[in-house]
Amino acid sequence: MPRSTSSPSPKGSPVTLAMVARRAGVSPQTVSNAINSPDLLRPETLERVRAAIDEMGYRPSRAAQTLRTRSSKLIGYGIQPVPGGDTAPVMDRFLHALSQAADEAGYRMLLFACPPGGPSLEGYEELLGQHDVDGFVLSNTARQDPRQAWLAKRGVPFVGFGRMWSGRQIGDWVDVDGASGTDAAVEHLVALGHRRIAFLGWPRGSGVGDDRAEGWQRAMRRHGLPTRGRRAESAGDVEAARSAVKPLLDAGATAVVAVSDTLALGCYHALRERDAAPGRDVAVVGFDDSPTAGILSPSLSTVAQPLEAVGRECVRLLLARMADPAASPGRVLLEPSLVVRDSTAAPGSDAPGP
Amino acid sequence: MPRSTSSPSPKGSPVTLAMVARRAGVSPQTVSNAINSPDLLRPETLERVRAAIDEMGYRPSRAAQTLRTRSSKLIGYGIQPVPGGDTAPVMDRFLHALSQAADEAGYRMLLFACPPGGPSLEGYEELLGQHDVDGFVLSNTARQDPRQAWLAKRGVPFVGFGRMWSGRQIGDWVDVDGASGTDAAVEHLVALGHRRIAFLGWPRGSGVGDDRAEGWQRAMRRHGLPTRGRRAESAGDVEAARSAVKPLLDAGATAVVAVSDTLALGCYHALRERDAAPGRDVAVVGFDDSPTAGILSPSLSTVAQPLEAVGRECVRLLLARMADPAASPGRVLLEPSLVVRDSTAAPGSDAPGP
DNA sequence: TCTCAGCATTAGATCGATCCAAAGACATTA
DNA sequence: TAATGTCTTTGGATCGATCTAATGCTGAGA
Repeated sequence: MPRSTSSPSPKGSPVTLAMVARRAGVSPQTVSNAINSPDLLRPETLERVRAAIDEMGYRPSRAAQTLRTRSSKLIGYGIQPVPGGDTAPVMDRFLHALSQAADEAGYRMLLFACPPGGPSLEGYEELLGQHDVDGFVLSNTARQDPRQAWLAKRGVPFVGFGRMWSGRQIGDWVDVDGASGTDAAVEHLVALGHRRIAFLGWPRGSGVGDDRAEGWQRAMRRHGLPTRGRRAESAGDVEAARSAVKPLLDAGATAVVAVSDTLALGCYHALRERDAAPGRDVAVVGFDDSPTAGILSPSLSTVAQPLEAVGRECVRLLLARMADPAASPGRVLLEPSLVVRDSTAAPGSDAPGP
Repeated sequence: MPRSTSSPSPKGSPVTLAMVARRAGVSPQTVSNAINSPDLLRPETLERVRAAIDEMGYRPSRAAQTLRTRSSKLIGYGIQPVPGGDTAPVMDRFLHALSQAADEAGYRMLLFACPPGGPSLEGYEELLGQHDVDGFVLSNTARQDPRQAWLAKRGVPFVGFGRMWSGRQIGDWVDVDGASGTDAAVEHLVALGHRRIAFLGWPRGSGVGDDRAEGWQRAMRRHGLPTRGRRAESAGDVEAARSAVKPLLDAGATAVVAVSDTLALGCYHALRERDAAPGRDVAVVGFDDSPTAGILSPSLSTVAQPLEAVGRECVRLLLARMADPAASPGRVLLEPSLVVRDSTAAPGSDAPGP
C-alpha cells in the first residue's frame, strides 16, 4: 500500500508525538529519533513509526522544538518603509528569493517593520529576546550602519545584503559587484562604437554609487578613453537627473551610463527635451532592471542584479555561520548581468555606418 | 528613580520568568500576572515586579507562550513569485503596511514562498501544523481561488486582500473599490471638458478588471456619454496595450482610462507613435500608482490604492475574527484616490479654450 | 471566639518536544 | 555459566511560560 497522505483532522492538528508513539507501539523518544536520527532505529521499527507519522498527518510543533532546542528556525528581516522610489524598487523580488531559499532549508522568514529613516537597531533586540530568532538578514546596508557591529558584539548570526562601505568589514555579506556591472555596460557601448561615454551618478560618498562609478572609470581607462568632464552627479530623483545630465550631453556624450534606472530615466527626459531619442541618438544604460526599465519606450538597457542568487547566498552564508560561529567570514560578490534593450540599439557615432 | 531600561546581558537573553520572580521575591505566577493581569496584583507588588522585569531586561519567551497558550501571535503570508510586472508592482508597500500594523498589535508576519502559478494551497497546511500560525493574510486572490474555502472549512482565521469574484463571498476581506476609482477618473476628465472618454481594460472575466470597467461605464452613463466603441481589451503587457488602444484613438477618443499603469503606458507609446503627447493631445489615466507612474514624462495621472489602510484593515479584521470566530463577516471596501499628474493636465477638446 | 467572604499570592500540573542516562535484547567471548 | 560488549529502545527530567485550584491572610458579621 502506498504511503497514505491523508489530510490531518479538519480542526487544526493536535497530533502529538506521544500520540504517534502510542499508535506505533513505541516510546515518544523513538518517534523523535525516527525524525531526527533515523539511523538509530532498526529498519522495521523506523518503517512502522514512519507509517504512523504520515497516517496521522503528524507535524512536530515548532514551539515545543524551539523551547527545547533554543533554535527557532526563524530568520529575521526588517522591512523598510518604501523609500522615495529610488533605492530598492526590487525588494519584493529579493524577499521572495529569501523566503524560498529559507523554506528549502527548513527555515522561515520573520518580518518586522523598520522605522523610517536610516537603518536603526529598533526591532532587532525585541525579535531576539522574544522569538529566539536564529539570525538576521540585513538589507539596505548603509555607511555608518550600526547593525553589523551590534549584532556581532552579541554573537548573533547575520548576513548583510551589501558589504560594509566604511571602516573594516564586519561579518558575512553578499553583494553585487556594481563596478563589474558598469564596466560591462561600458564594454558593451565601446563594442557598439561609442567613445564619448558619460557617467551619471549619485553624489560621492555613497558606497554603492562610488562602486558603480569606479567600474565605469576603470573600463574607460582600459580603453584609453578620457573621463574628465564626462561625469555628473545628481540626487536620486528624475528631475534632478534631467538637469544634471545636460552638461554631459552638451559636451557631446554619445552614451550615458546611469547609476540607477531612475537617473537613466532622467536622461530620457533630457534627450526628449532636445528632440533626441534614447537609443537612436544617445545610448543610455540604467542600473537595477526595475520594472519600469522593461516597459519604457524605447526599453531601457540596464544592469540587472541577480536577486535570486543573492537570496540563496544569503541563506547559505547564514546557515554556515550558525553551524560554525567561529568560521572565517563568508563574503560573496556576485556578478550582475547586462540586459540589452532598445536604448543601446544603435551604433555609436564613431562606428562605421552604412 | 526613573525606570531603568538597561540593556540585557550581551549574550542573548536567558532571563526567565522564574529569575525575575526570585529577584522580586514573589512566585513565578505572580510575575506572569504582573504582565497579563496587572489588576490582580496589589499596587506595591506590581511595582516591585515591574522594576525587576526591566532591571533584568526580561522578555517572555514566545516559544513557551505559544506552547502553553496555543497561540503563536504569528500571521502567515504567502509571498508570490513576482509576476510579469503587471499585477502587484506595489506588494512591498503592502507588506510593509501589514508588518507595521501587525507589529503594533503584538503580532508578526511569517513569510513563506508560494509556488508560481495561480494561488494554491501549498504551504498553508505546513505553516498551520508546524507553526500554529494564528491566521493568514491572502493576497492576489483570484477567481476559483481555493484558499478561502479551504481555510474556512478548518476554521482558520484569514483575511483576503481582494473580495471573492466568483461564487458566494467567503470569510473576511478588505478590498479597494476599483469602480469608484475609475468613476473618479471619469469625473475628473469630464470636469476638464472631455466627452469621448475611452476605457482600455483587461479581457473580461477578471474580477478586478471588470470592476474597474464598471466604474468607467457607470460614470459615462451618468453623464449621458456613449460607451459603445469606446472600450478595448488587452493583455497585461505594454505591447499588447499599444496596439489595442489604436482603434480607440482612431475613433477620436480624447481621453483614455486604463485598467493599469502598464496599459496606460501602452497608450503613451501609441500616442507617441502618432506624434501626439499624453496630457497635451489625449489625456491618460492609469491605475495603481506604480513607481513608474510618477517618473514618466509626462507623469501619469493614476488611481492610487490606499495600501497602508488596506494593511491596517486586514490586521484589524483578522484580530476581530480571532477574537470571535462566529462573528458576522467583516468586509471593508476602501476608496482609492485619484493622483492627478501631467497626463491629464490639458483641458478636453470640447472645453472652451482660450 | 468562630465562621465566612474576599483578596492576593502560590503550588503543581501542563503544553510537546528533546536531552541524558540507563535499561533491555542479543550475540560474543572467557 | 557468567561476563562483556554492541545495538535499540525507554524513563524521567527539562525548556519557560500559563492554567487550575488551593493556600494564607485580612476583616466583617454572628
